[in-house]
Amino acid sequence: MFSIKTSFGEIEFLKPNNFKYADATSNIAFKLSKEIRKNPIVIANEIVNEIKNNDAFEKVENINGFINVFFSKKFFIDFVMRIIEEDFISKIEKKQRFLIEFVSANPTGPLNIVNARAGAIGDSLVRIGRFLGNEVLSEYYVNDEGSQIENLGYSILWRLGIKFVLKNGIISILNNVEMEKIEILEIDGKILDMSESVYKGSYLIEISQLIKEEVMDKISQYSGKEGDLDKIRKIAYEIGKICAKYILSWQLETLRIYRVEYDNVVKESFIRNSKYPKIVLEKLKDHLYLEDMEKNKYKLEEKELEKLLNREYYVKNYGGKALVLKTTIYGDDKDRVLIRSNGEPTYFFWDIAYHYYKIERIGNGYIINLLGPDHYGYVPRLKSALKMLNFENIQVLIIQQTNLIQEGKKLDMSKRKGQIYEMNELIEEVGIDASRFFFLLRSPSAHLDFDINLAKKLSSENPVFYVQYAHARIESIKEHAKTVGISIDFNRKYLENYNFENERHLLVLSTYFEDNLKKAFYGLEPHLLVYYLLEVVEAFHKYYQKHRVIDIEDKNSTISRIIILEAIRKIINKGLELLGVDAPTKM
RNA sequence: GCCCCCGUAGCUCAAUUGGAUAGAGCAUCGGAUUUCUAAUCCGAGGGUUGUGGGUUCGAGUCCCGCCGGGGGCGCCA
Repeated sequence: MFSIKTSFGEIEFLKPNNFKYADATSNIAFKLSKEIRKNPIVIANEIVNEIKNNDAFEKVENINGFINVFFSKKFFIDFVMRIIEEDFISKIEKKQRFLIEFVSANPTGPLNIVNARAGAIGDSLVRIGRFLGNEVLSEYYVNDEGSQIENLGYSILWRLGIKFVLKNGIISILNNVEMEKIEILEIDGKILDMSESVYKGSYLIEISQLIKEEVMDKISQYSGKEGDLDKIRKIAYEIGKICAKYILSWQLETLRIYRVEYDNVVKESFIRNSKYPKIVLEKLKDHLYLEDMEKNKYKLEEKELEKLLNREYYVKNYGGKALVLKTTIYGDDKDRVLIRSNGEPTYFFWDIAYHYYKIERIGNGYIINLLGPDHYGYVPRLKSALKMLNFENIQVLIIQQTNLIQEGKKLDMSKRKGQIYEMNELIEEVGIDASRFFFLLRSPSAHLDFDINLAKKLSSENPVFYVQYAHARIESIKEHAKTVGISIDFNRKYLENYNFENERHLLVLSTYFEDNLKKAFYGLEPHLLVYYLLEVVEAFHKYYQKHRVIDIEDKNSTISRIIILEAIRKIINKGLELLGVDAPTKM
């Protein structure tokens, strides 16, 4: 983006649709014409007269109200040298803080394609945001509590062929139970079928073997002891916790290989035991009420709000009623339960506490959450709750649905059924560069059909190689220059005597790098950077085909061209780095 | 039923957030290397932007209605 001060204010020039008309263009005259009630063509003329002598321009014209400019040689030389000599982003005016949370998969199974997509998008946003000079924190949230953990525990028991039997208040444990039927509990002769809640993915075979000793150890403490259903659930929960810890470490390792590293990993268990739940209850107290199963509402009269978090206290004093937050006052379609009538707080409640922890760390910065489409309905209640906490700088990027296609048919990706295509498989079969690039090739808001057969082909047909090849080619030119005895001296004096005609288009495109990064980051659309890079390297490949760079007869021009291409190379290199993709020097 | 996202070339997707003649890749067909890497380049065909209206200098983009696809609407997470 190029902007210039005039008596009409700061005018921003944009990339034209077609470079035949201009290197950069402004439609400011149309916008001003409404405000100051003047013919746009007249306004454009006044602006043209004002800026036409600026030494950044070779030509400035008014075409039907569009102000079109062509850059001068001096402008290009300054631009190239700035990239070569300095960091090429102009200093950002105000550094802002961002906290970006992404992937945050449940610790109940390996990461899948959807997570890989979120990982690529989130991580690139983090990288671009930092490069623009902002302070960006990346975060992974782990739901290591809740009913899914209990289910995970049962799943492990099932895989290990273990069954609990509860008879006359005594817990006994059966080993080596046949696994065909899923029945983990037997209460006084009655069998509890848990087919719906057990995770059936084959990854649990491996984990169950890994943690077998720990599990057996845990169970033996309870065998033959007195107990009840709650006690058995507690055992399952503890086993689930052990399993979740393993799965989390697998997930983070997969992400690390994928070049995604987090500043923080925040666990729900940490939030539950922190000061934040209490603080949040206190701050939300004016918007709370009680509701029974018949939807009758009652006023909450409680002085010591933190007592509500004690389950027994809650049941004793408010049993049969849920604690509800009036999220409708800020646009939610219904009020939401924070504490169930059984005294158990909801996921939503813990999530508000977690967000308070986020707010505490970023102050007046911005929170960005990347979520899957199934969380869409969740957004209004979260925003509403945060507004009650006086925080509104939250943006939620919904990454649209990703379908898995195999042999033309949609696959069900549910973890419970165990039919998933793992992120690990993707990395192995397609490669990191190609898969990251692939996911960044479409807008986050676009649905994506991920065809497994196509993915395997991707490793050779991915446009990422088109970009990488351009980078390698420029390196190769520099290498060749050395072998023919041309030493590259990055000095602007060579450029002063060079005619930029053939490189013009390439340079004009390059000037939009920074503009593009800003759009990609602040608009949460990292795919724009991908399309930009493709445009730049296409221009390069065309240039390369048509013009020879090294000419031993004309060293000045040769060195000038190499300086220009080095600037282009730095842009490609930086662009790829921001996408988390390698920039090879040879291919 | 209510709310949200999507609908652009045969397929997968872009389109500077309201700008000039809607663009790429793949696929199809035809060409280009004694040269710094052919993972490249040049050319051809392919469109009433789902549809009907509206807003204005100007609409793929904004508003309203329809059609089609997907998702969300729990004291689940």
